[in-house]
Amino acid sequence: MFKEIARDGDARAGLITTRRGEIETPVFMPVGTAGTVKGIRFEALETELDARIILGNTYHLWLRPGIDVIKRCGGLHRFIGWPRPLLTDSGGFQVWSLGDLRKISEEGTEFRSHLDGSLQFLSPEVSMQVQAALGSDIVMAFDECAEGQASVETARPSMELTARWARRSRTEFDRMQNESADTGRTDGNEQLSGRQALFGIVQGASHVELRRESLQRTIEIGFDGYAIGGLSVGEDKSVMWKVVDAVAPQMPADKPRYLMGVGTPEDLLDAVSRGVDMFDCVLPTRNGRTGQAFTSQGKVNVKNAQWAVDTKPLDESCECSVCRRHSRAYLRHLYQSGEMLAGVLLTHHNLAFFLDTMRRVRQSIRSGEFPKFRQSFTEKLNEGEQQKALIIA
RNA sequence: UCCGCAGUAGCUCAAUGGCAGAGCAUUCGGCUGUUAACCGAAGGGUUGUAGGUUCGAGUCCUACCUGCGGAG
Repeated sequence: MFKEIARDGDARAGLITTRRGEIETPVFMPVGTAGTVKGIRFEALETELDARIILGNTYHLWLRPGIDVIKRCGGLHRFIGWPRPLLTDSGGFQVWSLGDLRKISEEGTEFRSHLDGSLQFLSPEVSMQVQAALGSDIVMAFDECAEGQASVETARPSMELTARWARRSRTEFDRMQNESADTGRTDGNEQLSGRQALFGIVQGASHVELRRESLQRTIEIGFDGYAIGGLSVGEDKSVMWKVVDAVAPQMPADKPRYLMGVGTPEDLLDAVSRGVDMFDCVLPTRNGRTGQAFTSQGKVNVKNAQWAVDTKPLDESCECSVCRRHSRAYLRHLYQSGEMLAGVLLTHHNLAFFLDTMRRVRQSIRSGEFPKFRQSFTEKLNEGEQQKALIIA
């Protein structure tokens, strides 16, 4: 499943083999919650941006359109028109973000649908069944995500529940695989004859000893890859790195390591330097839709009046089709006018920047120049931010 | 020319004679396994003008100005 190709310090470049092709790591996975990476067409994702894997979401797709529709339409890949690998999140995080709408028990989670208020029940078994029906290539175990600031007293039972749910996820997943219930493999293509992969998730909030125990218990069950969950949910950044520093080196070296929900471009490089291989984050797409661009010179708030007649591209060192064709002035105009193209173009650029950054990260690890790359990348980001501060002052 | 109605933030409009507000627009900020093309904050006023009544006037009275409608 994972082969290390090069290593530079703790940073590693590798290859994840899924039944739908190989993925070079470190990799950023655009988030496509409801069967769409919001604001961008699959053609662009595949051809220009060359995204190798995107996310889908169990919770959202289960509620709408529902697994019957997706099964009858040949699984998630065929339904949405994406032939490359898909990773589906288990719904654990959604249940957490629903807040007061949920009720957690040993058996699973009872909650009200955010769509129509109907009572729903999600458990490790249901999550595995749904993900089998979706036919994604990487399935996530059903976990419970605790508050970032949760005390040991709260975080321990939550972590232990996640461990028990991980075992149930494993059992049900194996049963689905043995029964060939997984939609993705029913394609005639022999390349698709492989099983889905299943990743376990490490929890334990900000408590290092809980995190280590969680990792140990997850490894004992045995997964194709290991994820660190429950970070970037409001805790201090120093807490996040404390946890990653404690967990990442202990994660099996022959399996992919996935830091869920992270992060900013700087976060990605910081995590890669700690040995993380996979990332996903809504920032490039969400912030694109809400008027913020990520560039090699730091963040650009497209809404700002200072760009009103600026004929420069968002990022002069970006090769993406948006930067080659359009000015900041035009993008600001589109955003101010409420034109949908604003979000589309900004999303495109942001994803291009994230994916290109990861390409350069991989290259620098292979050539043994990752620390140098990281330093100059961060310096440029900071220079831009400092200039911005000067303009404001 | 006469009669009526209206004039309040950039725009559209609120406000028993008692602290002049909202929505939109503007400016700025936020967003980390998407309930999010979203959320939040700020700036912005000689209430058409000039008088009067009143403890107190956007509000009542008088004149004028501007706009709209009607009559002629």
